[in-house]
Amino acid sequence: MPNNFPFQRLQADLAELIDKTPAGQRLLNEPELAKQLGVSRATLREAIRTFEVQGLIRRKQGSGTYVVGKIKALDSGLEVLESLETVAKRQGLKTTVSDLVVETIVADDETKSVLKVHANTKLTRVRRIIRAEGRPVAYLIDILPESVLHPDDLPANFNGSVLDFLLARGDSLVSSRADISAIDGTAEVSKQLEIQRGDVLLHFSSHLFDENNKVVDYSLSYFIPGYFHFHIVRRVGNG
Amino acid sequence: MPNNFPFQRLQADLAELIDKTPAGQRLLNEPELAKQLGVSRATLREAIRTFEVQGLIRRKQGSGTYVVGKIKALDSGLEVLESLETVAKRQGLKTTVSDLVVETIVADDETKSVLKVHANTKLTRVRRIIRAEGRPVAYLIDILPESVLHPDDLPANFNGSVLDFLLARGDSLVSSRADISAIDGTAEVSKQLEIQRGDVLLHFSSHLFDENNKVVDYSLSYFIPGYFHFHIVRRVGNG
DNA sequence: TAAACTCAATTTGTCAGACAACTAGACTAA
DNA sequence: TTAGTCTAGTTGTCTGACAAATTGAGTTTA
Repeated sequence: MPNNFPFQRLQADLAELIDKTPAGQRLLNEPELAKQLGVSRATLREAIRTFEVQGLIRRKQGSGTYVVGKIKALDSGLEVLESLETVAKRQGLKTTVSDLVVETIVADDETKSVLKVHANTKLTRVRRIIRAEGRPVAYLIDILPESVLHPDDLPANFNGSVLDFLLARGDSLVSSRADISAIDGTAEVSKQLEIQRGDVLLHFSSHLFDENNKVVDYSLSYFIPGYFHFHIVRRVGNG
Repeated sequence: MPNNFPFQRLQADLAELIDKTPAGQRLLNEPELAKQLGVSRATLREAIRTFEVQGLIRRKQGSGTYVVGKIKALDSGLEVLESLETVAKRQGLKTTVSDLVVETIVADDETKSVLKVHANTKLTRVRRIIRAEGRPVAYLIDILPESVLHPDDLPANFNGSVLDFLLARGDSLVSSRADISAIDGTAEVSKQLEIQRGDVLLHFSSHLFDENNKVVDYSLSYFIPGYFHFHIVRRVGNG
């Protein structure tokens, strides 16, 4: 497990603690909290600070650390790259994955230029449908070079999230660029989503980059409007 | 003075240092950097961690701290708040504004709750159509309290961008939250954009905040797909 | 020669303890 | 009642130390 370092587990623990603490309430004092979470106070403070700069908590010297209104946390926006499964979980949306297909294809003109691979390079394509209350709400396609993800790499209990798998495996992913558009459902997509051909869909086309700025995943997402809510916070200048 | 604590000044110093360090380059090691910045290593690490979770830097134990590629500045996507006019200019899209309407309305239920004003408060509504090669490509609506923007405030040569006007006037705007969706064109919007009712549109619903977190502008944007290209860069959050 | 191994220097990750600065409530005195 | 003082508790910062990981040079080996 890559979570050997206290910090990552600590962040998760703290996030949970903050999440289930009512707004306005004070957290335990730092020495005590550090003891309970099994880390030193210095490490705890590093983690606390990251939540403070996110605006989730407020600290007052001499007084304590307080949880602030956490509407923000419930629907964080598109700035942070995380899997749909993670988003759904946080939004309290009960989703299931169906029609998972993992297959090997060869690069065509489009994928060739996006992934910067030679023609006939073997690629792994992962497709699946996300359902809420049994109805399809999103159709997701990931395409990766076989060198990055081989079909056999995926465990038997694979939950459908390529991003989560790569992150859990310890791949050093850095950022993702998503182009946003609205489209009419094509025949194939409409069939998968069980909608009329031509119905409106929100569409993301994403490139996932590793630390060397290489594209490791080309991803296409189609959403039936109204189930997932996407937003972004835009800042004036660079802040 | 407000900067009693080292941390605030430290964050500013670090931000500047990271900003002017070429991508991929290693920062000074922590003990040395702490010495130069006049803080302890513990405090420095708290600050560094906040930049790490933002994805601006990457740390490797035993190796060093590296500045990660800052794609942001080069091809600013939706992260940066700027007017459509500014975006179009950079994308080399020649656009014109037509059907500019500035009018006074009174708050209805929707605008009342969004702008947090009392019923019957006077509001200024600015509507206009953006055209490329003569054809409508976007329909934009801004709604603001009259106290923020009175119709008489606008100059005769107003170019249609409320955001640009507020910024030029020196208003202390901080951020904007945009909800993204795909919709069928309603009767009114379709008529303005000269499309068939039911044609697919990309839709942004935005709240513009000032420094006191007050909503100063409620904005609705409708885009015919294919003319404007919107994208966002999503960073892998640490966790 | 080229590959594999060893090892030490460097750097980040974490820890323990200490003291300063500040807060808030209890207490006291006018 | 009111103003001031005091004190226990909490966050802010610092120092020094050691563990863990990386890196590159040097050495050995096939």
